[in-house]
Amino acid sequence: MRVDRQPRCRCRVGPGRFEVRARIERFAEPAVLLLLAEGPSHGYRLADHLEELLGEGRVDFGNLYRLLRALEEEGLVASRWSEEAPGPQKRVYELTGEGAALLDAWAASLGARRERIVDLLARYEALEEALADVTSELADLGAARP
Amino acid sequence: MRVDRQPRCRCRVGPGRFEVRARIERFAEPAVLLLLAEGPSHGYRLADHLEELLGEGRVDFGNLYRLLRALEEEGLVASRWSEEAPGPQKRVYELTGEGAALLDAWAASLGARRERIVDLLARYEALEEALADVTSELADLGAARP
DNA sequence: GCTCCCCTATGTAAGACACTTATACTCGGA
DNA sequence: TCCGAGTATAAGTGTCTTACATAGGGGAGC
Repeated sequence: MRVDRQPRCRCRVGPGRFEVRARIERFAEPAVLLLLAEGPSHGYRLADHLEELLGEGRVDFGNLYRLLRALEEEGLVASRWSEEAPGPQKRVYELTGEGAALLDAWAASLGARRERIVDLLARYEALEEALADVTSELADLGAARP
Repeated sequence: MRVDRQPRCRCRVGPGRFEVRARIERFAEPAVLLLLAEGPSHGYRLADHLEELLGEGRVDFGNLYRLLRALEEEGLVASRWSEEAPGPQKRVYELTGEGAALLDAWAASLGARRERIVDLLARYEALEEALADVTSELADLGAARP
């Protein structure tokens, strides 16, 4: 499937202009596990819901199916063919106990990672404010003696 | 330098037990840019401060120096040899205007990523609560007719 | 035919791990 | 006092794995 091209991580789009994508490695995994924890589903439907959960363009089906198969091999999800008569055959996936445990671990790690991002952004914003203060002070000085 | 071994992303450490590390791709880059925005520094010292900012074990020096050189090639940082007399030679880096612009882009993207994590964790916690409710209801039923 | 769904194959970038080179200080013993 | 071993600082290079992007193939239903 053709997907809007996105930079893997970051790229320059002009002088002083950058496009950045702060990707979390394997972020699709906890997202899929969460969706399956909310209820069994099949590949295509998962892709739809993943889109909103990941907040990026369409997910790549190739990667999604490979992920699902890998998860099944590890016993983290289980699958069966759907009995629904009309339409193409669907393989329906559901979460196993092991999969739920992995989701728990992911949630803990993502919580920690969120804290690191919050810290970094706080320091970044503090810097911006300090810079704004200096700039306005300089402007005041300039106004005082023209 | 030897570093405590960490799983790249996740690994099973027992039945139903997992170690997960939610890594952000190239997270070292915005961290280095932020540190240099706070003031010029050199490789080895950056490594010390990165540790606390990244919240992981020691950073890999090899990768750090490679990153710094790559950033310099792109004009995002500039370097010079330090004049300090004693001790080994130090290459001191400072941020350029382009580098500051890239840091801005990173901050925006990290803010968006934080939102995605918050969303996912909120849904995860909602699920946990629902599960707890069902469990306690079942326990009540069991207590009602023993 | 076309689109929906599932699966396979392959290339690549980030980074984990391992190793090298060089300077300077510190402490112990000859 | 000089000599060397050991340690801390500093800046690299080499190589392999892993996670993922990307592209292609094929069957079922409209």
